Amino acid sequence: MPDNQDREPIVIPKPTLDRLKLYHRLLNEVEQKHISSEEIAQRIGTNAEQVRKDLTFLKTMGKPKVGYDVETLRQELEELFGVKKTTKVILVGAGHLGNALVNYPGFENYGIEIVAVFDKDPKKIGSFIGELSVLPMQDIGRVVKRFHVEIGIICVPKESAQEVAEILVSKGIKGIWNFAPTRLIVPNDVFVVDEDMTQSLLTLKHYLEIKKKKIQESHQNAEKS
Amino acid sequence: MPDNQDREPIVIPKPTLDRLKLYHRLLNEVEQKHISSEEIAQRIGTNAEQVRKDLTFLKTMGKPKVGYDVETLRQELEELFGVKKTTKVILVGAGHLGNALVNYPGFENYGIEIVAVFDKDPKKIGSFIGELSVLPMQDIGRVVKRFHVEIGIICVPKESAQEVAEILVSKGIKGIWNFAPTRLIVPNDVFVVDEDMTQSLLTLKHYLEIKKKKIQESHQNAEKS
DNA sequence: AGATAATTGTGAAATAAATAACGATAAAAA
DNA sequence: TTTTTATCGTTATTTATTTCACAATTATCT
Ligand SMILES: NC(=O)c1ccc[n+]([C@@H]2O[C@H](COP(=O)([O-])OP(=O)(O)OC[C@H]3O[C@@H](n4cnc5c(N)ncnc54)[C@H](O)[C@@H]3O)[C@@H](O)[C@H]2O)c1
Ligand SMILES: NC(=O)c1ccc[n+]([C@@H]2O[C@H](COP(=O)([O-])OP(=O)(O)OC[C@H]3O[C@@H](n4cnc5c(N)ncnc54)[C@H](O)[C@@H]3O)[C@@H](O)[C@H]2O)c1
Repeated sequence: MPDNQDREPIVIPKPTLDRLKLYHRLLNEVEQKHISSEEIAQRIGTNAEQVRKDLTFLKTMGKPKVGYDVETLRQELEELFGVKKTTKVILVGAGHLGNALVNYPGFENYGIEIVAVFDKDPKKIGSFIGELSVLPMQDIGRVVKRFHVEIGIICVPKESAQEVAEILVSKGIKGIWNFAPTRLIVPNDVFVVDEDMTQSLLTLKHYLEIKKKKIQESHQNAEKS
Repeated sequence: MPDNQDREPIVIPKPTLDRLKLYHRLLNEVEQKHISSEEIAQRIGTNAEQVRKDLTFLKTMGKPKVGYDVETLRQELEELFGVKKTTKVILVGAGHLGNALVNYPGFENYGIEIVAVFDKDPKKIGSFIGELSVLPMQDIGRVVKRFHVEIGIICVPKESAQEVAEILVSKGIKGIWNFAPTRLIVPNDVFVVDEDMTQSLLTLKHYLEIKKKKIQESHQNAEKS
């Protein structure tokens, strides 16, 4: 059995990956043929060195005096994120948020197709959200098999989220997009991305707190002098 | 003019702040009187050293052999994030997502009160979302003044987001919670928190890509041997 | 009361990430 | 052509964050 460990895993650092996503978004909006690290930096709010460093994780190279070819870079990022491959997804929880998500056309551009919506509430089952009729929970297994579903979106109250996660895992789902404000416990090979909006709310509140403190302080300083 | 620069800013590092938010969420769910760094770590998915290090940015101290007093710690975090102070908020964009947000009762626990909803679509103006009737854009100034609104939520399509941000800023808003997938350009003293769901979608897609690569690789390795 | 065990707080070491520095290169100007 | 200029890729340096290690402290056990 020969060299098995020299296969470098070329893992992209998390902060870099987050910025690469922003570059990707930017390149989709840009008209020009070339773009410099400086311009990318300006438009996403970082510095050119950072951009160049980040792009070393990619194959695409820039040209001195010209910059990066927008289309080439865009395509490499698309591949990195696999947005061209359509991934089938189911959503559990046909409530307010589930409704918004199912009706959102923007996910298509990212290769996400919601193929079914599930809920446990008998009153919701059979009703329509967009084109999709809400299905009962016991249909999950069938749909997952039939459509080779890879991802599940959890849009149920936090109290039910773990329970739903376990159902999804038991039916073979390997990626979960979790909107419930709770940490899901899942097997190692299942990947969870949390979208906890209340967490970013705390960022906003914290900022207001700091600001208030600063104002107080400057008042006190004014008094002292 | 005396020492003005020795006032240490005691800035909490961003990664720490992000974890503190998770600790806060956890402490709200916990029943027991005390909790150890080890238990916090387990339940949010990090290690005990990290937890203890993070908590050095707070005043609350633990007791050897006992852990941290849940209530004390919870309250200090509440204060750090100002969740006890109610902040008045307006929302612009009475669409699918706006609807979900206005109907979400969970924000109350974080001291956020949505006091008005605005839209530019004449067909939506006057209709109700929950208790709130949708108001025309020209009323923003009045409402902001009257209720001392500090934060604006942007729930309009990305094409309109910058325009709306500028209106909000011009009316005195100092914090923006932006759901549109675009970077807003605002004055320095205005704080923007982006909630770009399509970005976390990319995390999920990227994970699937990596996974697929790994599977391919292991197949190739199997062939070779 | 003294020994033992659990758990903290923190400084030191290791790792990761960001920034700076700069030689190399391609295009544009002279 | 040669020179100048903009911009890149990469290595070195600095800064930030995490992990490690361990003395100090408090509760529990004998
Ligand atoms: N609405 C928002 O703006 C918002 C904001 C932040 C976070 N969230 C989170 O998103 C999640 C959904 O929020 P929402 O406002 O859509 O809630 P909702 O109450 O409107 O909808 C929840 C839906 O889940 C279904 N459900 C409950 N338990 C279930 C189970 N065990 N199996 C299957 N279906 C089940 C309910 O029947 C209901 O249709 C919640 O966890 C919430 O905390 C929502
Ligand atoms: N719905 C989702 O699940 C979802 C998911 C990810 C991101 N988003 C983002 O959130 C934002 C809102 O999405 P949505 O699905 O609610 O869209 P939507 O089309 O349902 O609603 C948008 C609302 O904004 C109003 N509007 C448009 N331009 C305006 C302006 N200049 N001033 C005031 N109001 C204006 C429209 O009249 C409409 O009521 C978008 O930027 C979208 O990309 C939504």
